[in-house]
Amino acid sequence: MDTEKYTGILRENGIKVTPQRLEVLRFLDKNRIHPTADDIYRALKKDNPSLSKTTVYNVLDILSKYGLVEVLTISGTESRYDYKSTRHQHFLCTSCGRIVDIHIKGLCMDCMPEKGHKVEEVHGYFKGTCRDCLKGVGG
Amino acid sequence: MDTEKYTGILRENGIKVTPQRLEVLRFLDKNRIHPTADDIYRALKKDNPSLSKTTVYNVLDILSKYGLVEVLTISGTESRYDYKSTRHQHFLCTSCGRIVDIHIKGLCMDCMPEKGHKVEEVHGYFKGTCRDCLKGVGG
DNA sequence: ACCTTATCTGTAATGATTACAATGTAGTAT
DNA sequence: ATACTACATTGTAATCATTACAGATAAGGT
Repeated sequence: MDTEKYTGILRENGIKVTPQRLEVLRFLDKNRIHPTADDIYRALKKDNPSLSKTTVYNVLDILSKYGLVEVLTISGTESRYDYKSTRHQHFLCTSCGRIVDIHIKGLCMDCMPEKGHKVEEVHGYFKGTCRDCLKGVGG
Repeated sequence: MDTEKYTGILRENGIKVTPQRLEVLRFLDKNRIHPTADDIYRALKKDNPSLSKTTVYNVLDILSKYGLVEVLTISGTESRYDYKSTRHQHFLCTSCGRIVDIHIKGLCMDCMPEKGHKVEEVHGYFKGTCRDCLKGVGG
């Protein structure tokens, strides 16, 4: 189940390999749905009933510290997590609550170092109504 | 104390005028520091000891619904509020925790309607180390 | 001044996240 | 293989922002 892939990613970053870390990383890679910590917890608990929610938070914390996952705070009430791959931006549908990926070419990041601040992360957050909700398909 | 200004703004938007709404709106206009709800509550409670924090939340809720204030979720743990004036972006210093305004000209917003989504809000969120912290001045 | 309706207040509940102490586990040296 | 050490995991309890709710209060129209 691709275990070598995720083992390699963790090792390359100097993160000790544990089954829980592998599972969280694999879940985020396979499910690009910007899940909450609780989403991840409930999904992984099916195959690992002894999993603790604290562990999920701990794992997400270390993965984000090493830049393997991105923490999204777009929705306000809870954090969402995203496997970090190619650069993309996020769009929150205020109707169905989903976050969808969008790709913007015009977003110029290199005009950044304004006023001497050192920019380490760039997030483009957009809100509105997604295509499906506009069509009346709903969430 | 500029009461007419804020009374006018509320009236123009069809929002019933109350002392609490005037105070919150005035505070946000005069203090462009992206305060939390609790910051606002503590500041206004000095002159109005009977103020309730629920009222602060209610007022912020209605002001944001009418587009008079912007809700920032950049810092994750708590919402921050910003008087809505000229378009600008936000930069969170991960060292001192402050949010500072930045102005980006290259940020192309009109290349937006991608894949049929209807974009209603655009937020540019940037993280890094602010000028003061880089200089060792600290927060 | 009265009435209706919306607002304000304070307390209690909720829900996400964090703190912490005890248990378990991986890797290493003996 | 055994013991050691350090770190990870677990579960419970605490924290903190936010929301729900019910009673008191105030605003605008008659």
